[in-house]
Amino acid sequence: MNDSLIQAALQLRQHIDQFATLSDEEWNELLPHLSIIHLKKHQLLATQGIVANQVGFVLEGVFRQFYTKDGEERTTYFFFDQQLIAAYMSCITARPSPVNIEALSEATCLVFPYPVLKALFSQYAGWQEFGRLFAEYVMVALEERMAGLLMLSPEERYLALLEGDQRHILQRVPQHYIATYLGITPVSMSRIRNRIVAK
Amino acid sequence: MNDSLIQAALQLRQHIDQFATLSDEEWNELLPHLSIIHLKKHQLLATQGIVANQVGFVLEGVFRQFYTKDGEERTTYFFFDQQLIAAYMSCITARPSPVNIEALSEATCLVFPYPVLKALFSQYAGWQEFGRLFAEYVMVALEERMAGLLMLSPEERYLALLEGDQRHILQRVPQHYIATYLGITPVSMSRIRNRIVAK
DNA sequence: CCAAAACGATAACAAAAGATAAGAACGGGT
DNA sequence: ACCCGTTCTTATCTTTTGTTATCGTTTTGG
Repeated sequence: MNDSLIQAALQLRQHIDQFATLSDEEWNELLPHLSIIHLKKHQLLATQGIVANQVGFVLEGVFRQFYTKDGEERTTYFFFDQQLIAAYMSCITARPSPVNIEALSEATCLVFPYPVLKALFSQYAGWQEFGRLFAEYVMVALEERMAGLLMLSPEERYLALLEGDQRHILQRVPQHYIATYLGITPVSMSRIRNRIVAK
Repeated sequence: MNDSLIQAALQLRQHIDQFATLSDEEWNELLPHLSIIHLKKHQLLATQGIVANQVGFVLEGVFRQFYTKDGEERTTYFFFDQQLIAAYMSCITARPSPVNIEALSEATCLVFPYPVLKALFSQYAGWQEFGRLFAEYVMVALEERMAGLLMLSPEERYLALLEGDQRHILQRVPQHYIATYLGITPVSMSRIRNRIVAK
């Protein structure tokens, strides 16, 4: 196990500790299953139609998760450094993933198989607790995302993005991806930007 | 503890068993905290702005969960018999609930305090597992709801409702509530219905 | 270093949804 | 049986978004 892997594993453990504190013994169960992968721009970490079985942790780079339908893409989420990333729904349900996860830049990830995590859930109290708290965290994020789509107009969603915690997305991601994230076309988003500066 | 409460508790246990199997000991920890409440039509089980601390299980009746903004309402979910129901996000985060939960008919619920459940999570492996699996279940439902809002046009969402697992909603809920569930106005939904029968 | 592709702004037109108001159908309660 | 409130439809008008196409500008890859 080389230096960069040890270093990366430490970052992952710190991230996981934000959800639940694991004993050294519990943590060490995951350690041997970790590996590092590099992705080129536009390479996929998870592919629509394929059952996902890999969980990643972004060490460097930007990712987007998106659906496709009739050749059109809709982005559901962006991921940045120090975030867990997976087609989690596919892992959980063991059904083919409805989403793709794509690197938007050169990227480096720590990865491990979901089946390993699932086994840890049932064997260790600390991991089980992490599993609950992580699912609850994702749940809250999804609820907020859904509420935004249901309650706000496209213009309000853009403004919310401008002023919210996620402001950094605008600096790091091309606008046409953001348009699909807001559920509108790039043309419409350009108009919205225009309306806003006019005010 | 009277007969109807015992009967209701049995139903709840069967429902919970669909997520994780609890030992009798684990189950008995919850039992003394259960009670039955009746709600009249339009009465609220959870109120916007108030921290929720109650989890319910619908014995009879129909509920909706909805946001309000500028006096307008948007329904996020409908609940029917034999479903767990709570402003779960508020329970988890201990922040004021962004949503209301309203009875759409005379209703009967089994209820218990969320803090009791939370304590069970950390004390019993079976409950902790239930906590994870339930959160994952909600997560999957939310992801599908979000994907619908992001990927489908209002007309497609209505058609998906017509043809999907949730078809029964249409029979049991007034249409103007369904319109807000689809993220459109009742007028617009009426037009969509009109377009569809014309085909 | 250059050609090709990607990106973003803008214009013109079509399609859809929101706002508002008016009216029909239905049900519950007195 | 009758009134009143709720629900749903329909019509009109306005606003917004989608669609398609064009045109600079920037970025990318060979």
